[in-house]
Amino acid sequence: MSSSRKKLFPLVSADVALFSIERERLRVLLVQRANVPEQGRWALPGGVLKPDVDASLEDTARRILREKIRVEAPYLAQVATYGGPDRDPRGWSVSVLFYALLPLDQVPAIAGSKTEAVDWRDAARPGPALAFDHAQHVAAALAKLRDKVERHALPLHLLPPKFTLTQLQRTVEAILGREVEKSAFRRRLKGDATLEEVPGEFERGVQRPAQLYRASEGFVFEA
Amino acid sequence: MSSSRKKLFPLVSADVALFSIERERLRVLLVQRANVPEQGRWALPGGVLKPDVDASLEDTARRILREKIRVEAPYLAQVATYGGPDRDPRGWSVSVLFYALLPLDQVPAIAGSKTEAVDWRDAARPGPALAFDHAQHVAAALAKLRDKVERHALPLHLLPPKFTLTQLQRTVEAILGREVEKSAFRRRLKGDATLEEVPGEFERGVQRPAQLYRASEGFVFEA
DNA sequence: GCAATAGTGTCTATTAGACAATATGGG
DNA sequence: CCCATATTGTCTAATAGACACTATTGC
Repeated sequence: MSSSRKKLFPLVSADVALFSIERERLRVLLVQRANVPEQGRWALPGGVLKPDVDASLEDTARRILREKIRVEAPYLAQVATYGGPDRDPRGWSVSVLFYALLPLDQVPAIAGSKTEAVDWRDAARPGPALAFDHAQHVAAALAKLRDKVERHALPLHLLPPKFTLTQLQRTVEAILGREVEKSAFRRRLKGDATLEEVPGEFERGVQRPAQLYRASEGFVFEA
Repeated sequence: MSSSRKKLFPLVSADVALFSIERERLRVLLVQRANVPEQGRWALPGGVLKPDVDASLEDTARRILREKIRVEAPYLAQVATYGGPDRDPRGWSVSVLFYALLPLDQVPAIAGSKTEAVDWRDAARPGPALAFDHAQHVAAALAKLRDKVERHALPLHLLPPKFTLTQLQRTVEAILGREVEKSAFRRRLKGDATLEEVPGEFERGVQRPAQLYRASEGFVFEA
């Protein structure tokens, strides 16, 4: 059966680039593969589509995150789909790539049973020698995320429920890989219905208190 | 085998929304399905991935166009991938959607052997009751194309090798579904390296002759 | 000359970038 | 008061939209 499968049907799987912010840097989660092929190498969390349990490709991606990272995905977006005979030594394979956004503290440090270990890497330089074509995948996912944020979508899924405008700005900067102008940035936010003040709540420090904000009812991460 | 396939492996196929300009309108090509399922209904040209002959998903799409429409695809872009148990009565299916751009006169009027007939439909209203989820596919492909053109990519693949700025403007308007300002449009083109004059060549009519332009060396349809 | 469309210019409203000024709590 | 950062304001340059004007050919 295995050899006939190889000839007739491609292997379909989903991979997920899970992004998070760590110390004002954009990070992507890699897992060390527990099994062949590419055993021991670092890769995006991914897994084979199960027609009997998955109701959609996004479902597959959510299940992968649940099984390998033990996390419930909040926001998923499709990036692209890659296919070819040489991507995976097991034969013709199709991989549907997603990215996900999540605050760091919601991701458990311990990997799921199917994974050796997990590691957060700099999203712009996830390191050399990733498994399969996953270096390309990370680059594509980052480009897609950047594109959306360049178009003024607010990446609130990466932030805690309440946050200051400066935190939001630092997050945007981490994604874009460049600084943005404070005054112009805030000017834009003024007319943005996806953001609302939390009345009377402030972040305090050794300076003027900063107003806390939250996502408005029905917020979606769209440009 | 068929029932075990149904349970274990999804059916993977590629669908293509082929866009063209007809009388200054953006059109999409539909084919009437010759076989079950959905026999006789109108759908995007599509077909099953063949691991033994296709070297990539884009290759699959090109082969589909060759077989069903008898046309060599010039430009293909991936739109998205759809998957689920109910899209196709044959079971869990995955469909990778592309769009293609081509001048009308390069598409033969007669369909390939695997197709009953072909028809050009208004891209924004391809008609009711398309097969499968292809109405959604057309909408998604159009949105992707519009997005790119909104971002000032020039859809030169839809035009003949030599064209006037007015023809280009009409094409952009057909895609966007709205008029654009002539003066602002031309102002933008001035600084666009993807476009160059054809020295001394003009389109003549009952008015001032119009300079002909062509795509620059190495043009790619990107924003 | 006239019709018809090509091609250019001008004015204004809006927006983005740079930078400065003010505000406020903790110590 | 002073520090550090929040928050707001101002000036300017660049851009887009609206609209008008000029150019050139066929008839």
